[in-house]
Amino acid sequence: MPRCSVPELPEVETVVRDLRPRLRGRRIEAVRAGARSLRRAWRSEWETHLVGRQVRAVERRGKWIVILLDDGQCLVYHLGMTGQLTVVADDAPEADHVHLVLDLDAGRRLRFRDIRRFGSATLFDDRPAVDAFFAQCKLGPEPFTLDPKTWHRQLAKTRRSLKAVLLDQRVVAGVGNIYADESLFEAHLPPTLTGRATTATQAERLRKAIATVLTRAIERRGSSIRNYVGGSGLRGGYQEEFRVYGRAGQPCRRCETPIRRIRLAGRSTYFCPKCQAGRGQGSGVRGQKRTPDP
DNA sequence: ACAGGATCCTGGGGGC
DNA sequence: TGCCCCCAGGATCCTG
Repeated sequence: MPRCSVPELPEVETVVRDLRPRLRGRRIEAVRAGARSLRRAWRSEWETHLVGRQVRAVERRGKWIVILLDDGQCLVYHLGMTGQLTVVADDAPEADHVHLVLDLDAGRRLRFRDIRRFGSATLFDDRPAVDAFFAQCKLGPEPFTLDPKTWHRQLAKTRRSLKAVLLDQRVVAGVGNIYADESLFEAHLPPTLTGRATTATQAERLRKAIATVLTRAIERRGSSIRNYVGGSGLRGGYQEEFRVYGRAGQPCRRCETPIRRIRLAGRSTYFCPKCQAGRGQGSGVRGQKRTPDP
């Protein structure tokens, strides 16, 4: 079993849904930033910009969390790999690895904790500045509104593996290592299949599979293995339903063939060599059937 | 241009 | 018991 789970779209969506009722209307009374650097540097002047502001809305874009304030400023978080963004009571016990605390009215605190500091918190002047930032990152469309034609075109022009494409936030925003593998299983496609070798039918199957898997995971409040907790501190339950992720050597839930683990696009990649053997041209796992697992 | 690899970071786990 | 090394993978930077 993998040791840590990472916030991908379903986990971030769960955090946002938890935070929304707890933050909306709350006023920021004080701000305290930790001394240790995050991925994007926190500027001390932002602390004075935040004091006195009221939270108007909490939104998600890909794996980013956007907190809109009453004067138009936007506080944008990324949870990186171990980030936790929770509302706690102001008498809650101190925690380690806390990098930013907003003291709120009504005896609450918004606490950003991140063990490995791959996450970030950034203040933007207004919504257009956030959109400009996302545009600069070339952040791709949300998976639920992924246009089929655009998606097919993106796949057709790349020699990269489907796994690598799914991890590329410029193509589709929000998918990470876990849900990339789960989506490929759902679509019955080999992770090694290249974009340009993917047929239109397969591409469409994958597009739908991504939405199916992410929706299912959101319903389960995401996956918790170790680090991840929702905005209320509750764990998710989707890890119980992983078809392939973290299941190397265990029988496929569909065909009982042992799940395989390979290294692809620099990441651990799990798949069923039988269910995801690929159909028609361009299978990236040719030869697998001739050399079945012992 | 494009694809893959190294890098940042910390804690947990296995091997010895 | 403790030390060392490996592993996890978000985005970003570098290299071939």
